[in-house]
Amino acid sequence: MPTFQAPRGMRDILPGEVERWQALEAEIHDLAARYGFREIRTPVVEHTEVFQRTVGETTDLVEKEMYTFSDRGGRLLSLRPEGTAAVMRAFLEHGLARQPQPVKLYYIAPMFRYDRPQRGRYRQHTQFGAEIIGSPDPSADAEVLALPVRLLQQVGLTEVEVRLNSVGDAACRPLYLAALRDYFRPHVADLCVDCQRRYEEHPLRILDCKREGCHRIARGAPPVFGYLCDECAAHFEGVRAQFDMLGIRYSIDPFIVRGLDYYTRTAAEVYSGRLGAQNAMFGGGRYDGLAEQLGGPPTPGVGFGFGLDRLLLVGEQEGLARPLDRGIEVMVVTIGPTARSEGFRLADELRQAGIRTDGDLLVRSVAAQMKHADRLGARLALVLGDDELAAGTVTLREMASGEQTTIARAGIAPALLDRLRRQEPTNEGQGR
RNA sequence: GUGGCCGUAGCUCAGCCUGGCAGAGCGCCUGACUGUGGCUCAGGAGGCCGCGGGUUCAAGUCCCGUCGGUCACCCCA
Repeated sequence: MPTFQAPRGMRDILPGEVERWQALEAEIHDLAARYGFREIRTPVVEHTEVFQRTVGETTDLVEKEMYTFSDRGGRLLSLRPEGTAAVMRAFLEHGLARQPQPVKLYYIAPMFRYDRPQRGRYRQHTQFGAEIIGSPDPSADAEVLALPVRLLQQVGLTEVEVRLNSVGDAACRPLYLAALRDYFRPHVADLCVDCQRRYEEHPLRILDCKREGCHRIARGAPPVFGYLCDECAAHFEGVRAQFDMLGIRYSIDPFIVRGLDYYTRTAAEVYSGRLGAQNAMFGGGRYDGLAEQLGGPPTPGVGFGFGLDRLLLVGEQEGLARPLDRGIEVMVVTIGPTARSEGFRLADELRQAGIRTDGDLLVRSVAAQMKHADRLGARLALVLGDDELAAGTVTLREMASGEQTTIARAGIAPALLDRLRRQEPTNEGQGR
C-alpha cells in the first residue's frame, strides 16, 4: 500500500484517461476560436474578497466551500471556487474595457470547492467557462450560451435541453423578493430550517429548495415573470427570440435561481439524466452588477461554467468515441551492444522525423523486445543486429502480418514515414 | 455538514456470515537450442487484507475509531 494518497476529492488522471481530456480540450479550443473567444488564464488563487463580494457572503460556496488561507504576508487568499469573478477581476485590473468591445474570453481551468466528494463532485474539478463582457444585448446571452450547447452536440450528446429563467435586476428584483416574502410569510413555520433562514436572507433560494415540503409551498409562489420590469421582460423575450433563431431547444423554468449572488436577468442550466445527484452539466447567466461589486465601472456581462469532469462521465456512459491514444508506431529491436548503441541513434533519427518510436531500455533479449513491441501496439519493428550493421540495412517486420523485408539504413526515415502515413488506420489522422 | 453501503496483489474480485498457514483471473518479468511478438506451456516477482485500537490461545474474518471511495441528503459544475 502506498504511504500517501491524493488529497480527498482530488484525483490523478493517468495515461488512458488523459487522452480523453486532451481530445475534449482540443475540441473546446477549436470551438471557442470559431466563436471568436480568446483564452484567458488567471491565477489559481485570488484574494478571498474577490469571491466574498461577488458570489455572496451567505452563499454555501463562500460560507463553507472555499479553500481559504493566509499566506506568509498575512494576505487572505482562496483557491478559486469558480471562474467568472476572477475573470472580471482581471478584466478590470488590465483595463480590458479599452479593447474592442465586447470582450469575449474563455478558460479551461481547475476549480476548488470543499464539498463532500462523490461521483461527479470533486474538490478539484475542471470547468470550461466563457464570458462576454461589455454587451447588455440579449444576443450576447444567446451567443455565449450557445457555446456549451454546441459543445454538447459536438461530442454527441444531442438530447440536451437548456432551462432558462430570468431573475430580474436591481430595479425589479427587490419588488419580487418582497412579493416572495409576502407569499411565504404565512408558510414560514412549514419550511425547512434552511429555508427559514433563506426567508430572511434570500427568499429567491426557497424556490430552489428540493425538499418536498418546501417545494410544494414554492410551487404556489408567484412566478417572477409578473414582477420583471419592462427592461428585464424585454431582455428575456430577446434571449428567447435569439435561442429560437439559433434553433437551440430550451424550456422556461421559473425555479432556476443559481447559487451565486451576482446573477441578474438571464439564468440558465443544463442537467444530465446520467449523472445521478450531481447532475448539473453547466450553469450560467448574466451578471450586470458584478463589475461594480469589484469596484469597477458599470459593465454588463454574461457567461457560464461547464463541468468537464461531468461531461466526460456522461460521455463514458454514452459510449462516445474514445480518442485514439498516441501509442508508438515503430519499435527498434537490437541484438548486441554495437547494434544497441546504433539503435539509439536510429530511434532518435526516426523521432526527429516525426515517427513515434521506442527502443529497448532494459537490455532485453530479442524475444522480449519483440514481445514488448507487441504489447505497446507498434505497427513496425526494426531489427538491427550484426548482419544488418555489416550490410548497412535494417530488417523491417510488419507486426500484424509478420512479413519481413530488408531495407537500406540510409534514408530510412522518409521511407518509413511514407509507409506509415500512407496506410494509416481509417479513423486516425483527424481531430487533433 | 448528515445518513447508508464498501476498502484483500497494478486491475477485477473470491475468502469474512460460521475466527485456525492469503487465493484466482487478467496484467507484469523470465524461460521453452544460436537473432523474432501474438496462441500455448513452465517458472517468478508483487499484498502490514486501507490505517489504528479492542475482543480472543488465535483476527483478512468479530467490535470500535479513523482515513478513503461510493450512494442519498445538501450543494453545485
